[in-house]
Amino acid sequence: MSKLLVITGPTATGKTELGVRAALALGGEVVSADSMQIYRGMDIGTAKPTTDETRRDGIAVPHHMLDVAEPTEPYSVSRYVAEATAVIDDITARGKLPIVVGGTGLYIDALIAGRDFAPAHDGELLRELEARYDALGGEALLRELSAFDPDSAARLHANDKSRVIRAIEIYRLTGETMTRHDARTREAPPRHEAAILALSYAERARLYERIDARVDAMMAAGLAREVQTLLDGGVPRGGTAMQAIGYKELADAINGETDTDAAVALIKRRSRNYAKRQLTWWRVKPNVTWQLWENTPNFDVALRVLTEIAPV
RNA sequence: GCCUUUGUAGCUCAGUUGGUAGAGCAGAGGACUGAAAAUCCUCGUGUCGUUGGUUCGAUUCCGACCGAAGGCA
Repeated sequence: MSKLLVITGPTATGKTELGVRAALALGGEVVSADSMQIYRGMDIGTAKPTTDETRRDGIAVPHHMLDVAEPTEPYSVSRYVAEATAVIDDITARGKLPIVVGGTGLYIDALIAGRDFAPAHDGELLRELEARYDALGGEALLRELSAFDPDSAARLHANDKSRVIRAIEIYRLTGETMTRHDARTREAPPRHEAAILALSYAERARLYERIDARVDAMMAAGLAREVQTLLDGGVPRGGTAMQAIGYKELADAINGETDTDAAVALIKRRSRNYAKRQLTWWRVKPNVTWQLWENTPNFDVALRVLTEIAPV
């Protein structure tokens, strides 16, 4: 069980810079945990660390798990866990401290946990279940599910299409219910000993201001052009990469379905909504240390906290 | 200046043939294990512009006043 440090929290709270400083101070390397920064060509809208930002005082801090997939391909948690685990093992073997930096809570949890995933989607079965869901409705599928997995059926809401379908799919694919699978894999020991620092602002309004300002900065930096390039490159609008906030809205604008001003307003709103979900994810977890900024990030303070909680 | 329309939740608006009101969005809280920047759940009291009048009772009807939009001069 190797040791690692996690720096997380909602968007626009200073994770990137703190990660670089921590890596230099503690002899570490950064492992990104961001479901959209993994895609090549998606830089501005994902606030991907630039080469400028990854170096400090002339020293470059290695960053891993950036640009590891094409925006034309789907990506998933399980692939992230497999690839990031290999990276972390390598960093640890070289005697460095892996510092996981990112805002995708599921990826971080899954990375630390050490659980196995049920088999991947089967295209044909998935299409069949989706068609049934659309035709019969969620309640009907939930009743089907309750025949073999009543616990999952009770836990899930009929409107939560993807989870209802996934629960049925797991059973059909493996003969084991999602409930059984969850219980069994939960017993696996965690893969890593992690100290988690979550960043945010003391005032919610402050956080939202920073997010709005960041969206404006992204537009000024040419986000629309970046989206255009992706579309020109054949990135499908319904794909995983184009689910990213900032990209799907501008793709709609480029396509003439809305205007740019409306798209920008929507990007801001969704970024704020997303930040709130990120807060919820971490707030309910035990063993998370919070660093709340007043007006601007104070990296010296955060570094001190990190040093205290870092596993030795 | 006159005429018309309008003033209800942070915003956009419903509505009450007179018994103090409800949607969407925003916002808040939560869920989450192969799409997660995704997906989903829960939460709606606000001087119904102000002020008089009619009425057992007015946000609803009538008058005046104030604000907004449009039109005529």
